[in-house]
Amino acid sequence: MNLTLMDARLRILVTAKKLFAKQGYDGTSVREISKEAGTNLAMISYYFGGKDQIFEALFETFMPLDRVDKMGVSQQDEPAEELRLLMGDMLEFRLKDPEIINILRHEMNLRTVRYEIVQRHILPMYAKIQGVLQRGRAANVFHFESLDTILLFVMASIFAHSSRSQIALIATEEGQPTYEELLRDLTAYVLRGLGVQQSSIHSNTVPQIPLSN
Amino acid sequence: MNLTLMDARLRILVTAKKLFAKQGYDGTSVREISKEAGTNLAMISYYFGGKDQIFEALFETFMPLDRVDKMGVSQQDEPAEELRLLMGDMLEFRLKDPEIINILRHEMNLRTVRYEIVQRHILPMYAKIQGVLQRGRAANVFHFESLDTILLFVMASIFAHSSRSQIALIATEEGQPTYEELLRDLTAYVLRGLGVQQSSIHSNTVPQIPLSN
DNA sequence: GTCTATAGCCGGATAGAC
DNA sequence: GTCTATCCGGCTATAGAC
Repeated sequence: MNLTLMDARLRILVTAKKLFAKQGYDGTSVREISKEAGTNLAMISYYFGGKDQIFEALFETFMPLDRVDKMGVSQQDEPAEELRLLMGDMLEFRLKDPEIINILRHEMNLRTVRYEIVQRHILPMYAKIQGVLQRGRAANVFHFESLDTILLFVMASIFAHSSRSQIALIATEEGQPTYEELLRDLTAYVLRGLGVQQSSIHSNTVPQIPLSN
Repeated sequence: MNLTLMDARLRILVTAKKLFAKQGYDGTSVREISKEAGTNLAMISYYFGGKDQIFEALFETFMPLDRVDKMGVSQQDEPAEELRLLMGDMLEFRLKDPEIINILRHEMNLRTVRYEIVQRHILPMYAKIQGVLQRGRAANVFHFESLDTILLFVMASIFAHSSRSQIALIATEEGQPTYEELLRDLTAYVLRGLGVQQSSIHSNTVPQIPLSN
């Protein structure tokens, strides 16, 4: 993203997203944001009113609620395929904007005044996955005991991967996996984790993982 | 934990752990810590030297490195059983002290000066799980494509559950699951996710999850 | 060991000139 | 829309009395 092509307001937003993701909200000062965005400190009051309102604008801009609504929408209702589509959309979103997901995860761990904003944008995703899990269990395709627990497992798996750089010291593979590789591995892990029979764990887009390798 | 029974130094540590977990390091001031710990502000310099040294002492006190070394130690080397033991130990640690795990997860998302401390205490856990995954794949018990990716999935699953309160609004079950319930669900999800054959997914301590329910 | 008082800095925010 | 200058409160840290 080329900051110089944006207007001041957007430059502030993009810079804030980057810094909040790296240092957290409290670890980032408005001075730092304005400096790195190449604008004046006073521009933050002018455009947003205050630091907290940058935070709100971040989510409205980069994670609008109707974006989540569109995830996983399809005609068919085979649970495994529905979940695969949903995970594909969420994974794509995460890879396209890892910073906003980082901020989300970060703030979800805390109990701060920003929590309400974060929940408003993340709960719809949880609810979507929850719905599929419920339907899949009713259809005897998914098998698990506690819906709440399995929901947390699945969401954690989907959002796990932003953390890649954290295992850099013990990593065994070079470079970053592609979207296709990630989706293939995620799908195999989650669907098998849900007890889906092997024969269902494949589709046109995702190559099947052979049981013995 | 009854603060009044502890000496000042320990009261500061316990309070700092609680506040860092809830508000993050940058969102917590030493004033707040000392006040809530019932000590004087100057005690922090006296006992620790500074805020950053509280953070270090936290991990040395509540998550000593030899604690991690002892996790999952057993005579037997059947990978699925070894992984189950390791997950049991990590889950137990997490349930006994959710705050320290919260701080860990929190700081792992950031790139701050505290990162090095955090890595020193968390990487050994990753390495342990990585070792089992590797052995399990070599023994043709676990099945996955990328070791690095599956490691992140498994770790995310193990540490997923501190987030329980975050889905309170859409939760379908009341109360918190017990250790036994969690371990049962975690084991079933992870081992199946790794492609372990159903017949292996049970043990004396963990009831088998029937495929159809 | 515990306290008060204070140094010195950095935070968010804004008034007001241009 | 953009900037400088400044307010003021909270921050970490410590000197020094007891």
